[in-house]
Amino acid sequence: MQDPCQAREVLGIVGDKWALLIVRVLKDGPLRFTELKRSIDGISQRMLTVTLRDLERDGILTRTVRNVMPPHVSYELTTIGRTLREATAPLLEWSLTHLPKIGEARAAYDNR
Amino acid sequence: MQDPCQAREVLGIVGDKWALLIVRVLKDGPLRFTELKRSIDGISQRMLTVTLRDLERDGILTRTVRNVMPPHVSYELTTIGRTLREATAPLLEWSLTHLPKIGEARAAYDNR
DNA sequence: CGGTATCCTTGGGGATACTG
DNA sequence: CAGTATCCCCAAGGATACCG
Repeated sequence: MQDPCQAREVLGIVGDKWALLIVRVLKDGPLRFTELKRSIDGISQRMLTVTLRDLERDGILTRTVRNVMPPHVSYELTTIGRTLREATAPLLEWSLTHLPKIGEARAAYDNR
Repeated sequence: MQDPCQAREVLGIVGDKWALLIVRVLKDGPLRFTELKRSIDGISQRMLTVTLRDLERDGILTRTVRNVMPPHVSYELTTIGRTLREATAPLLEWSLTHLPKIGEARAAYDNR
C-alpha cells in the first residue's frame, strides 16, 4: 500500500472483526438477516446489525426490505462489494498455504 | 475464504490495526526500530514493540540484534512475510480504485 | 537505541429484554 | 422476522516514566 492514509482506510473496512466474514458468505447471492446470523458463527444480533449498516453505508452491500408480515429483509453485495471480495481472494489463497507454517512458527517461538 | 476458521485466523493477522502497515514499510528492505517508528505515523512505542513481537512469532519477520552500544536492532520480512505482502497487493489495488466511491457512498448515505 | 513497566481510558462488542 | 435499546465489561491501546 503506497499511501499510508489509503492503507489505513482499507484497514478500517478490512480490519473489522466481522465485515469480511459477511462479505464472504454473501458471495453466492443474497441472504436474509437470520440466514446471515446462522451462517456466521458467533456473531451477535447487535454486531450483525451494526456491521451490515456500516457495509451498506460504504456501498459494499444493499439492504432490501420487502414490506410484508413477517418482515423480509435481504442483503446482497453491490458491484463494489463483489470487487472487494475478489480483492481478498489472494489473501485466502495465502492463508490456505501459509497458515500451517504460521502455526509451526508460533509453536517454535513459544518453545523458547 | 472457504473455511470460516481460516478466515478468522487470517483476520487475526490482517485485521490488526498496525500489522499490515509494518509489513508494508518493510517491503523495500530491513529497517531499525526507530526507523519503523518514524515511518508509521501515529504508532506508539508500545504498540510497535507488541506488534513486532506478534509478527516475529508468526514468522512474518525476523528480529536481528547487533550487540553494540548503542543497540542496533533491525527487522526484515521473511519469505512468508513477503508472500503476505504480495497477497495484500490486490487489496491496495482495490482501495486505490474504490475508496473514492466509498467516500461518495458514505456521503450519500449520510445525506438522508 | 530499543525497549519494559505501569497506569489509565475508551470503545468494541456481548447479553438480555423489548418491539413494529 | 428483523431489528432497537440498554447495560455492562474487558481488553486494545495511548501516555508516561524508567532501564540496560
